Amino acid sequence: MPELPEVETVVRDLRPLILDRSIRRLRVSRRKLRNPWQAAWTTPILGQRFKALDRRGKWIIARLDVGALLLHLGMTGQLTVQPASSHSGNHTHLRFLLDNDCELRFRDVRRFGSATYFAATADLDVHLNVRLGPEPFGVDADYFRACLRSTQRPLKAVLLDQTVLAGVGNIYADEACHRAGLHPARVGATLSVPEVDRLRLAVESVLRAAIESRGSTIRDYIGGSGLRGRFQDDFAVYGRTGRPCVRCESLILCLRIAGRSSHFCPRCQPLRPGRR
DNA sequence: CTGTAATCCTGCGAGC
DNA sequence: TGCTCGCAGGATTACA
Repeated sequence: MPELPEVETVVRDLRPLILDRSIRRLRVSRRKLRNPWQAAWTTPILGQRFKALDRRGKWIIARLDVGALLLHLGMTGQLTVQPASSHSGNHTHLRFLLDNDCELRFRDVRRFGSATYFAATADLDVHLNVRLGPEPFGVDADYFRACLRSTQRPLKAVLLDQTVLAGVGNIYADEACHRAGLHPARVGATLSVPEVDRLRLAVESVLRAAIESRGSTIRDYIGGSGLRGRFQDDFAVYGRTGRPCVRCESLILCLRIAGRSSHFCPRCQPLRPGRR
C-alpha cells in the first residue's frame, strides 16, 4: 500500500514525535511479520534514543544511539505514535513505549511488512544498496535512458523495479505513465529519448504532488499522526476504470501488465506511438 | 541472464 | 442474508 509519498509522510510526521525519545519497553505480538522480530534484538534497543528517522525508497530507517531499525510497511502497515493508554487496534505487532508515555506502534493487517534491528549500520547500508536504485528525484537523465534502452520489459515493470528507481509502486507508476502520455505496456527499448525524459520528469512530478497531499489513502494507509492522505482525490487513472479521462474524456481501461492491474487512457496513452 | 508467476496474509466488495 | 471468489498499495523466490 504505502509507496514513497506515504512513507515520506509517515517519516515527516513521526520525527517530532519520537526524535530524542528513548525506548522504555518493547512489546511484540506473537504473530510473525515477514521478517519475524528476534527476541535477541529487544534487550539491545531498550534505553536507546531515536537519533534520526530517514526514508530510502519505501523503507524507513530509525537510527538509534547504536545501530538502527529498518522497517517496511508492506501493503497494510501503519506506523503511528499514540498515547500508551489509548486502545491499540488488532494486528498491532510492535509497541515501543517511549519516555513520554506515548507508544510508537507498528500495525499491519496482512503482515507483509517487516521490522529488523541492525546493530551495525554498515550492514544496513549494504542491505539497502543492493536492493535499491537511486531516489526518484533529480535522477541522472543518462542513467534513466540507459535503464530503458536496455530492457524488453514493459514500462510498468521497469517503474516497479526498485533497483531502477526506489519508491515507485503501482499507483504512482500508473499515474506517471498517464502524465507522460505513455502506455504502461510499451516496451522500454522502444521509447524515444524525449519519451524517456518525459517519463522521468512525470515520475518526479507525481511523487512531489502526492507528498504535498500527504499521500493517497485507498483503504488502510494513515500517516504517522493518524491522518489520511488526500492524493486519491487527484488520481487521473488509478482506480478509475470505466470513468472518463480527466484530459480527453475517453474511458479509462484496466489491464494486467507485469502481473499488476494497470490503469490508463487509451487515447492519451496509445500503445503504438502515433501523433500526439 | 531476462522476464514472469507464485507465494506470503487478511479483509472486503461483487456476484450468485 | 449468506456464501464463495477474486482482488488489493509489496518484495522475494522459484522457475521457464
